[in-house]
Amino acid sequence: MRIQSDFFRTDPVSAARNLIGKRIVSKKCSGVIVETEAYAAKGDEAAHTFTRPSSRKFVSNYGAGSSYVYLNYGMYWLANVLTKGPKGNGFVLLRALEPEKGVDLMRKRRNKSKMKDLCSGPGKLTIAMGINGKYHGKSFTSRQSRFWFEETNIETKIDTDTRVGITRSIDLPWRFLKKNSDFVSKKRQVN
DNA sequence: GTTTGGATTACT
DNA sequence: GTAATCCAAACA
Repeated sequence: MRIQSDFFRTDPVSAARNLIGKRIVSKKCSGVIVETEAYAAKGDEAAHTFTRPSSRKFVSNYGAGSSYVYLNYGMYWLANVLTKGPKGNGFVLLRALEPEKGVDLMRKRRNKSKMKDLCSGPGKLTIAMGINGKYHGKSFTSRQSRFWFEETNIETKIDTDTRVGITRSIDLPWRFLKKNSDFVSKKRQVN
C-alpha cells in the first residue's frame, strides 16, 4: 500500500515518528526507514527555515509530501519530506534505511559491500537510492513519483533521541530510531 | 566581491 | 582528529 500525501498533512514530529518502519521504494531499490529527524518550520533554530528565506519560501510554495533535497557540506545530498498540518509545518529528514531490494546496485553506487555501510546515514542513503538535487521539489506521493513510501507490517518499537550534527536547538528529542536496528547512523539513545 | 557556517563521510 | 568541497546568506 502506497503512502498518500495525507500522511504528511501533520506536524513534522508526528510524521517523523510515523515514518519509522515504513518503506521507501524506487523502481530498482527499497529499504525500511529506521532513522528520521524532525525539523519544524517555526521555533526550531536548527531548521533551514530559521536561517534561510529560500527555505521558508519552499514551505509556502510546496505541498505536503514534497521532497526538499539539498547539498550539505558541499558533498552530500540530504533528503527531506515536507509536512504541513494544523499543528505546524516542517521537514522529516531521512537518516537511515535497512536495505531490502536492489542491494547490489546500492553496493555499486556506494562502493561499499557491507549491508550496514550502504544506507546508515543521511548522505549515504541518498547515494544508495540515487536521490540528488534534481529531485528537489518533486513529490514523494504522486502517482508518477520516482521515489515513494509504502506501508509495512513490520513491528516497530521506537527509540527517541536528540538530533545529530546541529549546534542550535540541540535538546529537542526529535530523532527517531527503530529499536535495536543495526542499520542506524549512530548508536546513541536516551529514551 | 568576500566571508562564513554548515541536518556528513571516509580515512588516519 | 580532520580534509574534502559547494552554496545560501550576510556583509562590505
